Amino acid sequence: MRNVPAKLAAKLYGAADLIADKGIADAKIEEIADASGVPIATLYYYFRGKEEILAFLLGDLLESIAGEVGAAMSKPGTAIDRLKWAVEAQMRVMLENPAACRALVGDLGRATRLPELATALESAFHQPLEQLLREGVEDGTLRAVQDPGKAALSVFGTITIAGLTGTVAQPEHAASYAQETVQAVCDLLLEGLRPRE
Amino acid sequence: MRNVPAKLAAKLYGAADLIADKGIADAKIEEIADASGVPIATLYYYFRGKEEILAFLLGDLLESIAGEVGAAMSKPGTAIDRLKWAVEAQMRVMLENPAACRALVGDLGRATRLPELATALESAFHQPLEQLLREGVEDGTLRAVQDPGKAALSVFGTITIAGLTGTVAQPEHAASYAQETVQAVCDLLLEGLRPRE
Amino acid sequence: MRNVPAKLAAKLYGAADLIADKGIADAKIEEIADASGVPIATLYYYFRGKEEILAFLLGDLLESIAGEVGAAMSKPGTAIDRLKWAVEAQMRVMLENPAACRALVGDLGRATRLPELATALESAFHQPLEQLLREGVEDGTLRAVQDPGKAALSVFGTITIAGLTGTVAQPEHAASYAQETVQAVCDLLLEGLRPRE
Amino acid sequence: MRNVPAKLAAKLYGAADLIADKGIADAKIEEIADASGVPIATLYYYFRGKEEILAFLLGDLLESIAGEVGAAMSKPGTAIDRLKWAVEAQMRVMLENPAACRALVGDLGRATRLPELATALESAFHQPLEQLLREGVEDGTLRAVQDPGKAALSVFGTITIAGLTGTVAQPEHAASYAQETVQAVCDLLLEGLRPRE
DNA sequence: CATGAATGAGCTTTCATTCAT
DNA sequence: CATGAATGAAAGCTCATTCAT
Repeated sequence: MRNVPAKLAAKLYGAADLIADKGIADAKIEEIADASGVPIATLYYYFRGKEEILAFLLGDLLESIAGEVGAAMSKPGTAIDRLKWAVEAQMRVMLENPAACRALVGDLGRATRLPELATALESAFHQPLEQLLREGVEDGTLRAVQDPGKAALSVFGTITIAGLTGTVAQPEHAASYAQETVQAVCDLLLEGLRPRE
Repeated sequence: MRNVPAKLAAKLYGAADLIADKGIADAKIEEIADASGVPIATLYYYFRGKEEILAFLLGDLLESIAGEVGAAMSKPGTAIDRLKWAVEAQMRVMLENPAACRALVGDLGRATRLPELATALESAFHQPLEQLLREGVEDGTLRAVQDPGKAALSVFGTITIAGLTGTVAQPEHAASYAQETVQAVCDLLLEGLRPRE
Repeated sequence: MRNVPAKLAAKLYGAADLIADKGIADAKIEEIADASGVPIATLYYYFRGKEEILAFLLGDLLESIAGEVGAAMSKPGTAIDRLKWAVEAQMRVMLENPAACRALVGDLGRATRLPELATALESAFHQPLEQLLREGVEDGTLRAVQDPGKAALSVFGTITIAGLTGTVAQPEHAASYAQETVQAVCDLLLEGLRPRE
Repeated sequence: MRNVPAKLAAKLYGAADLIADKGIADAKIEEIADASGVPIATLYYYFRGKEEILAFLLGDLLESIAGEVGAAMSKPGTAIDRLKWAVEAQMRVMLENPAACRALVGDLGRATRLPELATALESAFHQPLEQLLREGVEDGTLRAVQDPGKAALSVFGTITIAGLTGTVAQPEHAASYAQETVQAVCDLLLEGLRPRE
């Protein structure tokens, strides 16, 4: 993959929706060219093939999510606050990049085929999250769960499906949807479903 | 789509793994034929094309999940118990049908099949779950959350991603994985992350 | 080809239009089955294959044309009268069987592939016509042309294209069209285009 | 259909015989590729499918016939002379392009392409011919027939079937056949079959 | 005698990719 | 550096045909 000029990258986002809707396998290179306005041959000048285009788009997304989530988690504050901020950050990035986000989820189940994807997810989400859960126990703002790894996965799953549903369902009310959903998710994850006496 | 004989349906499951691994777009019809033992021409006698084969498999899966989850929720017991059973049921069915399940998630963000899929998911999971949350408030075993719809979605998302991760990661230790994960998920969802005094 | 029951033959005519429009190669056996109301497998019970169905329909048509034209030529009268009757007869049969007729012409150019067709045409039209031209010279009602074979062919061609145009263009005014066309054709063929002083 | 380069068009004529012999439906695309020396994928780069290839060849033929016939009719001379020249011209072009010509006739009765074909034929043959017949009346070299339209059609039919028969039957003696047939056809059409006293 | 179900064989078409310009 | 033109290599799909009932 050659160094992708910013102008080209910008055009490529125009094809993200297409790829998200049809999946990379069903999105024909000609369609990607049409949707992005970049000639086929030019795509091949910069990328090795279709897969690399997807990789570029997803990589971009993951980097930006990881960056934002990481930043949210690193801000000074109690673990519980930082968890909320992280949830907000992930939800925000997802709703800001609905297409790439859907493309990402579309390939979640095929993570086997995309080891890099699995690795990237691991370091972008799970590890920071797990770390945060541990820190929450230390500072006393979070409860000690038995299996922090699975808990981190659950938190990720909750936000991901909620975010995905948002990107699919209500593109126009993204802002309010995000806020409400973040609130509901945080409430559920923090307080649980069992009544507190 | 012609009426699919049971014998044929049974054979088709033999191709579910293939479809889940490669995605329907990358699974060649010849491979599906080989994996299932059904001649290509016979596949086309019963189905309009590759997509319809996937639709059939997914429809079948959703029905079976909905059935099991519904049964779990309908058993006599407190809402909190029935919620646990429902979580267990969904997890069990997912791990029993890992391939179809991964294919299903692969389609979650796709626009193509979204309408039907969304509807099917809605009635198979969200509605019963929401109903259950409400009943839990009545019988006092569950807390009243502000937005039961979003809570139901979150619960679904938690289990789904956890289940999906299980199907991808550890096909051989499915049983113990399921148990542990169900426990972790239930613990998280019921008790929440904030410490109880 | 088994002995074709009248009832089946009658149904088959329902597919003649289809065959005429698309040609036998493009008319799928399933379409022929649908158009005629005869199940595919039943067609194969009576015929060896698609080609034989076409052969049956064309054979039927040619027999009936040959019969009518032959009858017209055999009636007592001068050669010039019998020629007119023959022209009328061919035109009539063509307009009565427009579909089969178009199918026939559609395969005229591939007569090489259908030797029987060429032979049948030869004996149904050319030979009687040539004979008639000769008899006209004898009874003094027709002029002696240099090459009676080519003249016979020309007469056949004139009627055939005129008839074909009729079947294609104006199915509803067949009757009047036939009459006018027969008149015009006879006038042209008998009187020629050069002025008689 | 993309703009077809002359070089490609030239190669395509190499497949005309094949198409004429088997009909477009029976001519496999691979055979067309072999016969023309143009790779299959290249054919599909320029044409939408097999049918479009045929359409291109027929369109080309009709244009060339129309051009030659038009030129023959436009030469200075009496109407009767120009009619002879036109007959000669059509016969010549048909025998020069026997393959495309047979393909053309094979399509005469087909509904599929009829509208365009009918229109093309109308302007290429019928109209000029009808005009010629009228001019013949004016300059006194042709007789006034009652229905010039039908007469023009008849003339066209006579030449067409005669030409077609020639292309099918005797490809090797084309030259002499053409001469004899033109003579016979002109003789018949001009003098008629009824004896002149 | 008639037919629904099933399939082998092969076709058309697609599409990612290359390369001369 | 960017791209229109061209193509090799599959792949999806069709369809005539068969046969058990």
